[in-house]
Amino acid sequence: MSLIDIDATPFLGLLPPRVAEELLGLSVLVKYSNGQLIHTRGELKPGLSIVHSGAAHVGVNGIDGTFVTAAALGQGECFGEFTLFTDLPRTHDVSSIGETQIYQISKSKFDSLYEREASISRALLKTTLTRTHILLETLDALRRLPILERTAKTLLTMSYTLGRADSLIIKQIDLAYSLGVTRVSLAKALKQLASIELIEIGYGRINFLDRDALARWVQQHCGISD
Amino acid sequence: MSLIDIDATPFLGLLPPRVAEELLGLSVLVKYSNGQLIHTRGELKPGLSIVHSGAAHVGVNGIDGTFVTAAALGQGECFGEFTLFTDLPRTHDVSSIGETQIYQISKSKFDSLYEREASISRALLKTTLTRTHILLETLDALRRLPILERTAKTLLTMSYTLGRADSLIIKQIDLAYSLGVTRVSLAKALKQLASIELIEIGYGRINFLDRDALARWVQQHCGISD
DNA sequence: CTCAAAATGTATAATATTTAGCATTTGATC
DNA sequence: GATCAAATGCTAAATATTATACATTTTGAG
Repeated sequence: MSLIDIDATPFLGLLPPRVAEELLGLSVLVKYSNGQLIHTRGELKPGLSIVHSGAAHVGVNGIDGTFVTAAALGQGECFGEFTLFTDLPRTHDVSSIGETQIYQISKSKFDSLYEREASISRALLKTTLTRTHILLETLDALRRLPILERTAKTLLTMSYTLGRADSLIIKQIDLAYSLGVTRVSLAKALKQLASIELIEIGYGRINFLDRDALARWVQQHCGISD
Repeated sequence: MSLIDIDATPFLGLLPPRVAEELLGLSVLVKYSNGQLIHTRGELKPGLSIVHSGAAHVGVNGIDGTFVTAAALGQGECFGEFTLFTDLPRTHDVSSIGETQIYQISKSKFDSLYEREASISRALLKTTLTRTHILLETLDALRRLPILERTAKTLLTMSYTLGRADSLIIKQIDLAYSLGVTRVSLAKALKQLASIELIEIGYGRINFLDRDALARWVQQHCGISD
């Protein structure tokens, strides 16, 4: 954790301002109210999406009403890039959390710019590779860490991809599914994190009280060796 | 699983033949005997590596002798791409499995070709995004599936990234760490998979008896809803 | 071929986690 | 501000998993 420190700059911030502007010029800004479906698993139409405001939850809706969150994305983060390069349907459901605005860019418009501007592929690769790295860390946490540590680390990771937001809007049951534990076990872990004042448990939300302290706690308790 | 079917073509196979040739022309072919360290976590020198023959295990060596495998890579698969775009040290240890030859390409040589040939960024993005997808599936398996199913799915995934190899060279204890369970639990799962003749348990290896049957079994038992 | 080291096989007690149930709190709506 | 659905809080029995221990098998070195 101390050895390799991840840059949390979202995709949009990695582009040179001129290119970012040009890319957004090709987009349509779409508004969503709280909890609306932005994309559905299986959908075929390819395109890139970028969060303008609000937040998006990426995950998979189970038939039984469960929702397993894979990531919570804040301002400047992108999603849908998988559809641009693979000719495959969407792998995840994406929903808006709160009032949310998303830039939607069709594959054809994206492609025209991609050919001209090498900075786009570099930014996208950096974003994707960073996410791969985060996923590997998450995977590692899931394998190695007890529930308490796993919970803390997941909360920290989500807080990063959400940008500067100071609370995570999520139900305990959904968070529990995302962590691969039951609600009972998660509640126990959350209570413990709340008791040392790293977080505050709300109704349908988790408030981050002190992100730096949380980061330190995670580093101390979840490190590998370095 | 049936909805979204992943293309297992390795990185090298995604490049137009001319570009692949040119890229390998910039590389140095390095030989490794069984179990040699190819890269170490924390190493700073950036560069791309491509498996020419043999196989490479990517993971993290614990101080206590444990090794958590993140992936097993066969012919044509690449690794180290993270170092090309992030200016960060390597996040994983990579070891050779059996007699292995690796094409090593320095960052500077890679960059010169990257600028000229857009097909490289496309291939790399496709590879990386596919891996992200595989990681998300693995993550999902780890959260949702019981040990037996998780074991089968992981074995199948590894068999894909290994190419046409018909056995996975790995100790049960390492595989157990990779699955986040104890050796005892893994042994139980392996025994069950062996009893229905999907695999064969060897000494320091798992043999794939019928990859298609394994794929069908995984699809039947590990699917989401589609 | 023999032997030692390494890896797998297996049993049992201890522990962590889940399941299932009901109680309590919260927030939105009328 | 009363009411109801949704979400969280909590408990105890049932279950899965781990830790620990030791036996057995396999491989490779001499």
